[in-house]
Amino acid sequence: MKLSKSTHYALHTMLHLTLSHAEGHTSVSKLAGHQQVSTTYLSKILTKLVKAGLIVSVPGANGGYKLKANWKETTLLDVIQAVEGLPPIFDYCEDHNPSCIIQQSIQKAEKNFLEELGTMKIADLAEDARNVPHH
Amino acid sequence: MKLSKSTHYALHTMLHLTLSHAEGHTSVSKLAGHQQVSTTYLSKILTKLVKAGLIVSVPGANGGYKLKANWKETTLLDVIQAVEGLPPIFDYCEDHNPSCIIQQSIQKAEKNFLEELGTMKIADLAEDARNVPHH
DNA sequence: GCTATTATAGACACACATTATCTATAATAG
DNA sequence: CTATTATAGATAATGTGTGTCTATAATAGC
Ligand code: SF4
Ligand code: SF4
Repeated sequence: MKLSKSTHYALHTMLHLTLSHAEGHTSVSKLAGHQQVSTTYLSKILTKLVKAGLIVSVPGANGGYKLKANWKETTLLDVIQAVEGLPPIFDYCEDHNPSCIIQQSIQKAEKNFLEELGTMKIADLAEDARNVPHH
Repeated sequence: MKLSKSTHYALHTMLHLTLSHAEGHTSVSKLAGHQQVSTTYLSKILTKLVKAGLIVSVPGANGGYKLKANWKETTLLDVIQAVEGLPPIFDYCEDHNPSCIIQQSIQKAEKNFLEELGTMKIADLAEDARNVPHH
């Protein structure tokens, strides 16, 4: 039950894009330079964020990535689900009792977990990060 | 970010052991009979529950598994952590900033998630399951 | 138009954890 | 002593995540 390494790359990138939002587009090579990840691999991850509508991409010279219009609304949940997809934590009971109490209980806890992540906005986190020594 | 199939086997088994607790020990072959899993593989999973102190095993004829003494206190969290271990959902920042706001936020949400699972007792779930058609 | 730059997509390989089987051993009841 | 049952080790199969390489498409600047 762990978040993938790709999600870490995505979150780190979102933080950088938010902190440098005023400077326009940023190329994947610059974004990858801040992390130990190849440009092509990070690009695949960022394409997921594009398709989820969290960031915008522009190909060609001086192109790159930038945040979407109302970027201040993007939450941790948005980024995590864009990368990880939407499968529930516990889903091994398809052909079994759908009213199973175990299933219901775990999904209830998961729902609260996701809702809490949905209240945490990247913009707020970035604002906090601006005030502490960072790498 | 999914719970393993093994955890499902473990939870299902705990439900059965709780519902048939008055009948003494139950062999792994009977427990496996209720699910699509081999006896040797389920045995490995149940050994984790034994080492975590959630159930008790007795080898030899008429042996098997039964719940521990104060079995009414066992929660979903106990079972999940016994099988899955204790690694945090998000732990890719060992050699980075330990005060990272992303890390802190996700771990805070995870903490609440685990605490909620820690309030859900298997005994209560079994009591509910007793009153509905089950397989 | 031409060229350099940059994102995107597909094929492919690699590493790793999960799942599962088989076999051997230890312990217990009768 | 024998049948039964849990435990442990070795090993294989499977699937997913991670990563690389190459080719293609789109854009800016000249
Ligand atoms: S009882 Fe619940 S957890 Fe067990 S197999 Fe049925 S649906 Fe799944
Ligand atoms: S900023 Fe936070 S999430 Fe990103 S690498 Fe550092 S510790 Fe990890």
